[in-house]
Amino acid sequence: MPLQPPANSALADTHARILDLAENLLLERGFNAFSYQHIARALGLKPAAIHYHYPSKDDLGTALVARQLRRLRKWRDLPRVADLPPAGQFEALLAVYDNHVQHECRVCLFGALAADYRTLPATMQAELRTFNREMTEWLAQVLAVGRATASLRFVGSPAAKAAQVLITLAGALQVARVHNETPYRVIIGQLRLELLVA
Amino acid sequence: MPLQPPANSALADTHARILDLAENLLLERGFNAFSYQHIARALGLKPAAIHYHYPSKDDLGTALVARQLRRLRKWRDLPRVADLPPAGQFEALLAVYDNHVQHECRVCLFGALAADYRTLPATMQAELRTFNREMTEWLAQVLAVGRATASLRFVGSPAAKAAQVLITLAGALQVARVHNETPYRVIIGQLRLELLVA
DNA sequence: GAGCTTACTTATTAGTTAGTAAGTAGTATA
DNA sequence: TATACTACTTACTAACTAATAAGTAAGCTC
Repeated sequence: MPLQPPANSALADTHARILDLAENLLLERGFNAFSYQHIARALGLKPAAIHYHYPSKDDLGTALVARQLRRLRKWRDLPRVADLPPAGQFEALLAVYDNHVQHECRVCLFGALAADYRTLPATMQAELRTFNREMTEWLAQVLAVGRATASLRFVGSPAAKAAQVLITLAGALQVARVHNETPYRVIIGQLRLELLVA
Repeated sequence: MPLQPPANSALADTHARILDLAENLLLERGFNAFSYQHIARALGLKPAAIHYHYPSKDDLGTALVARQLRRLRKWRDLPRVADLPPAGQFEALLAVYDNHVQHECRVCLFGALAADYRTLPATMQAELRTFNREMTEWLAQVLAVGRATASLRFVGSPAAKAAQVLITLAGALQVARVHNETPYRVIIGQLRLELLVA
């Protein structure tokens, strides 16, 4: 039930443990390739216990994307990020993806869900659209300021460039999974080369 | 059994019908979200009949990627494509992705399989790596010639740019599925703007 | 200490999954 | 006309799927 888990007690802890594990499974295997049994087994619980916390897989999936959206908003508004110059904000973004690669070549949330999109519950689809939209809007703003202050360079509109850069990052993680870290590094290098003013 | 289906009789036809339908399901729902039952139902057969042609889902999946790889090689060597100038070859590539978007916002093979990669049979994984490698090598060659003849422009190595462009295209199809055709058009426009010499 | 709540477990259901074995109608071959 | 092969179907298994209902041990509240 609680899409917004309570802050008190051990309940919050179990909620978080389930969510953490489900996120791991989602990013490593895809939404249709993990079950309540996988989660239960890994946490030393029975599948019914997971249903107690998240009645249906729809609920769990939606909570997963909703948490990621909350994280994005929090991260983007962090003084450590928000107060950075545009090139620094871009580097901070790259650091997030870097973290994914180093964590067993995890893909990002968008990259994990896009292929299975049509099989997802409507609430997850909506949440994912919002996630992608907010992320793109944020980066477009960063790029616009970066170009205005001559610290970033690109042709075309900030919105178009933001959309292009973001899916390039998502795709780079997918390539890293299929091959290895090398093509990811190559693609990130290409992005830096094109975008950053020398 | 026959990864390379026979050319004679109605067997080839059924093989092709199964493969066509499985490809459709794969590109629209993902590998872990379709079953032999889906295929059988759509073809008016029983699941066991699909097993007769492709004993296991591994066989079917591998045949699927192998066919796509054969198609890529055939397409790339077509006079209509091979004899084009680099900018024309790039446009021919875009036309392939355009076709995907217009076909109910299908993603490409790589985009469909990357997220579920770790759950795929080893033979599929290997075939997919080859597919992606050959595609990247082809585009790198196109880009190299294009820059040498001043019809395409970019910084960095052709190999890096090829990897970047290809995953941008794969990602653009994923975004089209999640939102709609518009962001896809925007991203393709951005690619053209950056790459084509005005 | 009676009653309620929390966080589970046990047991079960109905449906789906990949996969197999055995049988069969139709066709080709000799 | 016997034989064999092709392309299936029927019938089945074992495992897994999400989900539910009922029960329970521990803790909290009054």
